[in-house]
Amino acid sequence: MTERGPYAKGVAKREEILAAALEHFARKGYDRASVREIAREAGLSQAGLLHHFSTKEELFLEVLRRRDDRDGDPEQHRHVHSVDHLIHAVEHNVDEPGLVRLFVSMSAESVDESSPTRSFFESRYDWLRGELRADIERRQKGGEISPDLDPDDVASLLVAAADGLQLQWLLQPDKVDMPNQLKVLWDLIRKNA
Amino acid sequence: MTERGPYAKGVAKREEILAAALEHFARKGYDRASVREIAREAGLSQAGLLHHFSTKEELFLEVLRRRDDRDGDPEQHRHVHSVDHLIHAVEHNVDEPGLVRLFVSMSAESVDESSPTRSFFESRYDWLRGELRADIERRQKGGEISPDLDPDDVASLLVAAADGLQLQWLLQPDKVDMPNQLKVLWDLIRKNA
DNA sequence: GTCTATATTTTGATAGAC
DNA sequence: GTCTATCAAAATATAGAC
Repeated sequence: MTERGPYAKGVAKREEILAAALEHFARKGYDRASVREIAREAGLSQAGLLHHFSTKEELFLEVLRRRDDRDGDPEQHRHVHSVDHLIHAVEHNVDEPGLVRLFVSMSAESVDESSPTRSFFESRYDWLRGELRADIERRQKGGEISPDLDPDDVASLLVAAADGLQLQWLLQPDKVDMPNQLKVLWDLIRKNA
Repeated sequence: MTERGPYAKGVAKREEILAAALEHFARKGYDRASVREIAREAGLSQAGLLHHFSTKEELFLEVLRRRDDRDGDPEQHRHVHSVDHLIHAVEHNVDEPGLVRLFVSMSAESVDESSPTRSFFESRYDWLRGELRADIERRQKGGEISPDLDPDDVASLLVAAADGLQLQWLLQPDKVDMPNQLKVLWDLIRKNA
């Protein structure tokens, strides 16, 4: 139940570092964020931080994994997803602009082929689209959604809308209502003959 | 008709620099792209480049303006836009992954409040949503689209979908058909009772 | 585990010759 | 208009003491 004595301190510090890193990466993006600054905010030196995470990239990837875990199972991040979960996540995101910024910045940077996060996002989108497609197919069998719609198209569209709304919302929070507009899309999908 | 003699060379070099800069900013993002590299690819020294564009930011903003001009009027970029234009632009983007990457990277970086491009993208989204909303309203009066839909919501959704699809397409070109999926959304909007 | 000190690299920008 | 040379300021990462 309790962590073994000698490691308790190290684990706590790790968490402190990750919290500071999340905030910094979210606010500045990967490049502009500096390990020094993160260390300072976590209350230790740069070298001290690099004892826990030996490179900036390693730290960054750990932060990314944590962000993902927020929405679900911390173990495998393979919990069942659905449109309801997506909408719920977007509603939750309104209260976490830092996380949204992290996600938007990092997904954009991942399009570079040499990006350390490219494969992370590729598999994330595979997983997300797959889960949504399964949910759509389920609802098509139940008669909630027209069988004329391609489940893959719908899944991509839902993910795209969520992503795109995040971007507009970050730039102009007053002009975009993310959850509401995603629901408008969802209504269009369900009401379609 | 022809440029004045003494300036012809300078203008040509400027274009060469801008072309190299576009590619670099698109591939690496603003931070990772270095003026040195861009200069080298344009066939001159860093100092030589900075004679034409005295700061990195100035160079960058000029590249951004050019990208925008591709889709329309090079003068004011205030040509009338519409859903048809949006779909057409997306179809065109399939052949220009470099431009798409530039746009995705830069719009994401612009969410940082200190970003030199923040205001650029804010006004760009204002303009784009405004044009689309006007188009939607026009079509609602013509009976093509249900009057029950909020034109602002629809405009935001269309822009969001286009942006989000770009991201997925850059990561996995084989798994996403941008123009087709945008048309699916457009059909949903029009067919909705 | 954490520190100080430092090596190394890279960056944006400037000065001044040609 | 373009160059070489250089500055000053970051950054990541490492070495070694404690």
